[in-house]
Amino acid sequence: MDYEDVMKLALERGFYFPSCEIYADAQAGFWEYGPSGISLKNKFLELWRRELIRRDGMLEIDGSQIMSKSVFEASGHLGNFADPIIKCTKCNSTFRADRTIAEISGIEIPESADLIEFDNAILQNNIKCPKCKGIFDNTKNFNMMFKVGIGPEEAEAYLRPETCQSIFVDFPRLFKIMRGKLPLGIAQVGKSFRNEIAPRQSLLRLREFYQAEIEVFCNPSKLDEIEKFSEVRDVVIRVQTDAESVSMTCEKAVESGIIPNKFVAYYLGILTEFYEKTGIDITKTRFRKLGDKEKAFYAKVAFDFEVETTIGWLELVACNYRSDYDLSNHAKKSKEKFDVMDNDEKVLPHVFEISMGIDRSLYTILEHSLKDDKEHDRIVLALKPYLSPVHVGILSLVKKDGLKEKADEIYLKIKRKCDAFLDHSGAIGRRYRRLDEIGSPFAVTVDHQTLEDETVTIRMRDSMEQKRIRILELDSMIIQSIAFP
RNA sequence: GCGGAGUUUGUCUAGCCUGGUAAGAUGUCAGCUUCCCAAGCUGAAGGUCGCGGGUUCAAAUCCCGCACUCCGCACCA
Repeated sequence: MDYEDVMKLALERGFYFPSCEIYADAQAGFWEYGPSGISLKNKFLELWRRELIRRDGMLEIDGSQIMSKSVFEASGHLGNFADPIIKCTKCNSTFRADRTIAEISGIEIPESADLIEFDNAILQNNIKCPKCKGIFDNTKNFNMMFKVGIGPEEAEAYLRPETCQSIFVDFPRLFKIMRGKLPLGIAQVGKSFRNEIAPRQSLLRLREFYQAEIEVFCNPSKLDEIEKFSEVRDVVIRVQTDAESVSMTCEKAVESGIIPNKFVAYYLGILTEFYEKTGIDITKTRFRKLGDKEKAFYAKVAFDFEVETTIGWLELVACNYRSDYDLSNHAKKSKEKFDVMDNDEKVLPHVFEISMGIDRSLYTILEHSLKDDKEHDRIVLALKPYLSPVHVGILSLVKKDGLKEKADEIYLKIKRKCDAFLDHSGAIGRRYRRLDEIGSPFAVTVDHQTLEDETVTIRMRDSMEQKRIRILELDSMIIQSIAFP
């Protein structure tokens, strides 16, 4: 099933839809999660916590979305996050100044240079618009951060463009009070904000989006001394360094030098194990090693975890080795001490980052799970049971003869133990189809035999098979089946 | 931001060329029927025709502007 099919399901079944849609001045790049979407998202994050945070013994925090100017001066976002852009006065096309100048004249000017340098280069080399040969206006900075004014004086502050800056600025306190030891992972789930020029494709490029970020602080001289590596030694990952991606175990990847050390390989390994459990088709994923031009300004080594969808390869997670870039810059600007003791050694920790796009991950789970079952004329969202927005539908075969009341009674008992959905109205087949579309793995039906012997039928979403079980066994059977792996 | 194509009820589509006050399917709800996979019957609700302006006696329809969605380019820290 493709993007259009997922979009239709999202709109019809309440996974997600455009923000402020009843108003004409609604802005692009903002979407809301509906009841089914939020239920899926919550379960996805629970899995993330189990497979990464708790598994590795990380700390989780929840930081502010608005952060002070100093944070982004230190992080480099105020300087580097801005792109120098030039606009043609004739056709209004916009280009990156540094790239356009380099393409036409071969002159390389760093993107962080003074704006006047770009203007001079354009003037001296007679650079014109590549499209229409028009004249360029003066170079301007386009910063992708949203500026906000705080208090009556409207003091300058910004909506964070990535969640991780909280983790860096909180690091000294957290390390002390949580009795930190390297390596230490600190994680955060939350919203980030970027003023994209052209948001598009619903959840795939948003101006306000969810990230789940993990920053692992480590001693840079001990990157191959990680005991936990044995847990992932045999986990197969797919890595792309050149044109083709190759599958190999984490151990092989380190031995061959494709992954620089055991420390990075360990985290790529547990990330892969996590994504396997989301139901994403892991054979359609790869870790792509980024070249120098593609990497973020703070990254020394970077792997993007990408997944193949019907609209192409999609970046789900950025794995960046940020070295001591962030901590040293915050230390310099704030005068706070960021170095810590690792046994007897005083070190300024390095950081390896696993920065996950939640919205894109949820889209991919939906796309990879959505099946068109032509044989039975139905659409099935074959989600893992532990991720399904609804775990079980409780249905009465017909409304009369006390079957409705019996179904009500069962629903009442089970609804606090799992996500149950009660439905009495319409043909039974129609109700099964509706549950199939939101991915409910089970449907329990109360029929006339129920009144005689206290049994119900339980229908499996994927096979459509039905079994008769005792009501007494229902709770434990369902709770067992929807448990996280 | 540039170029192209679109926008009619929850969803899909007709109507637009040739202006006369919105139609169908599906879905939803209620009732009847029905002992298990979108059946049938009866009834109901649901539309600022993306937004704003113009032309006209009259605009979903013609004209202008804008927004949003999708595709391509550029961008994606």
